[in-house]
Amino acid sequence: MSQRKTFYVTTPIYYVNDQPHIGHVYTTTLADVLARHHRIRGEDTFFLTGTDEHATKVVDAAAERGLSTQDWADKNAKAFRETFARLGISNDDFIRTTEDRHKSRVLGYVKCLIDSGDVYKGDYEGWYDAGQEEYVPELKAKEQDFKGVISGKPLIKKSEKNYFFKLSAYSAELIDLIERDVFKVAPEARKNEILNRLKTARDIPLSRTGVADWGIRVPGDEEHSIYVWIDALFNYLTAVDTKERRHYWSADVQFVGKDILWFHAAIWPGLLLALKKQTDYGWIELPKVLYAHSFWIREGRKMSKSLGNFVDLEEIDAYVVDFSLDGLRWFLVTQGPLGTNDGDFARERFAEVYNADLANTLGNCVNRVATMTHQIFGGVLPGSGPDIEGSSELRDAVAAGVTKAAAAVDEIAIDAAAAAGLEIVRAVDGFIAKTEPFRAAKQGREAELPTILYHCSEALRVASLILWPVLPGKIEAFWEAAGYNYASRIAAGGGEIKSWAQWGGAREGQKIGQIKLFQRFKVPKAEGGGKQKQNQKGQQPKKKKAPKVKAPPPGPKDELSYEEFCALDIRIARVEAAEAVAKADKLLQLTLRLGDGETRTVLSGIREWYSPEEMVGQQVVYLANLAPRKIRGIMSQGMVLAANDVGNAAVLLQPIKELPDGAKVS
RNA sequence: GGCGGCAUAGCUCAGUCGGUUAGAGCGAUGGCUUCAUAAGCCAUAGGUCACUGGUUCAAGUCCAGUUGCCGCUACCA
Repeated sequence: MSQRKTFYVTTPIYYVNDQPHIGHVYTTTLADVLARHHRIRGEDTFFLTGTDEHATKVVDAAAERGLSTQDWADKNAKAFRETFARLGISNDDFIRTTEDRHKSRVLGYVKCLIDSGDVYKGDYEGWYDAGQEEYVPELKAKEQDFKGVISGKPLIKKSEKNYFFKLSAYSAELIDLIERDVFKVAPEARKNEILNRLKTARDIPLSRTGVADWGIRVPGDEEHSIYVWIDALFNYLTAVDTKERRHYWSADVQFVGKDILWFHAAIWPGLLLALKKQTDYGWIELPKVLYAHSFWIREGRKMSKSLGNFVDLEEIDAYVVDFSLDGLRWFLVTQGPLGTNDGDFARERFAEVYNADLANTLGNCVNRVATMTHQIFGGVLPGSGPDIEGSSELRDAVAAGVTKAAAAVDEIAIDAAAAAGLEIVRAVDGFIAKTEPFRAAKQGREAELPTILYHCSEALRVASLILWPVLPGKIEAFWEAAGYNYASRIAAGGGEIKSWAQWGGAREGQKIGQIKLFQRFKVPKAEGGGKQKQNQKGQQPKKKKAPKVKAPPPGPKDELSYEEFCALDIRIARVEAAEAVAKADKLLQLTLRLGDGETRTVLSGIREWYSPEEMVGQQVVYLANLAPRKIRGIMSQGMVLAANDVGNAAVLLQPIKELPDGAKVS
């Protein structure tokens, strides 16, 4: 048996605490469509998805519900698995990071990296400022003359006990590989982004301490757990690191959302480069393409947890009821945020696209051709007669569509591939309008009918092959009605689109079944004032970014003694002056009056939400005895207190009535 | 603040190495047609190609600046 070309595609593994929503479905659908494109080509295709389960929060979430961590993870992993199954996703495997096959291999990789020296323990030599109890980055330390900002005492070189991965040792090589597209990061804008960031790449922590009995321990050092991100990234490798599957490596295409670009475009390939150097892992190459799509917004607004406006499973199901599963897939693929811009999941738009592309164009065309075949030839396909006007042009259009679609698939432009398929259908509609088979008899052109109807059916057959990856359910129904056995041949690994898409595959004498693939969706007439257009240009709602995940912030203590509380000097203060800080987007410099003519200068990161003008004269709640700190060259004496609104906007706190400046809060 | 990207018809977007009247799909309007799912076909839409300046025989397409938006990054203790 000759070696079939392989194709390995992955989605991220999904955080098991999440409820599946449109974002998960989107990424997974993209991978599914691409996998099917390659299956119909006859390639040995492997499509992987799964769940990421070792986060500490999984332990918490389970505890909150009185479940064991494993039970909670099982339950949610099952939700993902079942959702994808129900949505017709054709993944070949579903990996969970809590599975032994994953854990055992990750141990092996990490051990190997430790042995090689690419993972080292804790000699993170940082400049520690004892006064501030924090590490100061090298550059900053130099700026400060290696002295504490406040104390003026010399910084101490101190080391943290942790495992680190030597990403910095691989950044130059990564930059080179990405620049030359050996490891291709797409779209282009993401590539630039990552190249820029790699320039300043530092070593990254690979482990954490103090985690409950959950996760994977660092081999040989039970006090440390492998950082969950590292653990998770390895899934792409563990799933195929077996004798039977190793030939799938490396991944041909990895789909991710733009939010996790850094992990997949820098850390992940960095780990692989390090592993590859080791004798046992010489076969490891980098993935070929990392594709970072953008996000769905909804009716012009960003989807977020705090807004609670995710398109969730319930709604996805409702869309499937109204528009069919393939209708959903079509919308996701053709209207989705494959590029750098976010896409809008808007119901009105959904219905428009569904009706225009699927009901009016594809469904209607298939139906009209079948009906004419029935009326004229009793439902049996005639053989083609001599060429007539327009027939060779139609064949050209079909061939062009096939070529275009194939090229699009190679570039992962699955939206363009779908469009190429639909273009063929449009060409059929145009051909029918031109040749008017329904009038031919009256005009004495009966002789043209076999050619006309054969061309229509044949063109639709070829279009169906291109459209199958996006619309597998409906296209298979079409195949069944027309007696094509492509579905079973693809399922058996015998896809052959190249030969199938050649002109002439439809056979004289085959039955053309009548079928209505996509019912037109009637927009419920709910009038009463014009409908408001969301998402007008230039009126995009201002979006606030989700907070970045940084070094884990020290959470609140479980308990605080009264004495500790009393140690806080909280006061009411009046903003006497406010101005934006130069070279900082978020900072406002406030001059606070505490009464008795005493004033303090405080910097606060609230500029996004408060202008200097509106701040002046306001009373605020002020923590006065916080250790002063130099920010942007200005000494900030304490902090102004604010609470987080939905979407993480800061909202300043104020006394419910005017108070004397400097009033004590207790 | 630094780096990068984008700004083209009502909407979503194409526009390759700069070169005749700037394109597609959707929507809208008008006409044709009836095989078909109130579907189809054709025509039309007068878009300062963000703004200003520059290079060139010639710029949406290159350069500089301006404005707006987006992303990464710094700053928010």
